[in-house]
Amino acid sequence: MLMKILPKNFYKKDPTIVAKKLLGKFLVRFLNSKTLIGKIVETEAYYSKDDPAFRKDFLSKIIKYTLGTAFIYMVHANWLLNIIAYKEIFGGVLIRSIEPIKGIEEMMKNRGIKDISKLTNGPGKLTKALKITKDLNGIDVSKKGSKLIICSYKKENFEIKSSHRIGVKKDLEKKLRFFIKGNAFISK
DNA sequence: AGGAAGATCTACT
DNA sequence: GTAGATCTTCCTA
Repeated sequence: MLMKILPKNFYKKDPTIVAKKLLGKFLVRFLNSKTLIGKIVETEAYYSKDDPAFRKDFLSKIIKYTLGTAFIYMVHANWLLNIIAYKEIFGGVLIRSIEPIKGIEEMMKNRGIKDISKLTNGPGKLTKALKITKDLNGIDVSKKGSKLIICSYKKENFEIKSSHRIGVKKDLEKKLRFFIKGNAFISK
């Protein structure tokens, strides 16, 4: 497969723009000798300012991260994967679900289930399937050689739908969740 | 020690 | 589809 790593300046934009542009891109995880790949099909944008869903105690942490690095944290017994993105306002993009492309059996093993439709259709599920934990916190997904990278593959045509974010107690008026219309691996 | 957190699973109507 | 229990780490005291 011919894939190109997304460069650092890909993330130097408003998180909403980055969230939309990440749809259809490939999340690649190098695990031991195996390569696990999933296509990003659902994302959410978060801001560190004027965003009620953003946890204030996170700011002191993520401010240390640079563009295009992974910010991973635990919520309700699940690791959630964010990519740092910002232009003027500091923010990030939460990867909510991916479509399994390669290494599917390995993902099933990591998840302990055989049903592919439930393998990676949720933020906590995909981290488990790809064995993403705190160990990878701060990893640079725009750098060659990282154990976790994000690539572009080929151009695809799809329609982007948006909605309010999921699970947040207080959301903004703006719709900050984006997903590929009709994809079977969207979380509920 | 206690509470909170951007979730998931299971078991129902 | 909704409802409720329970999952694990981190922060505050």
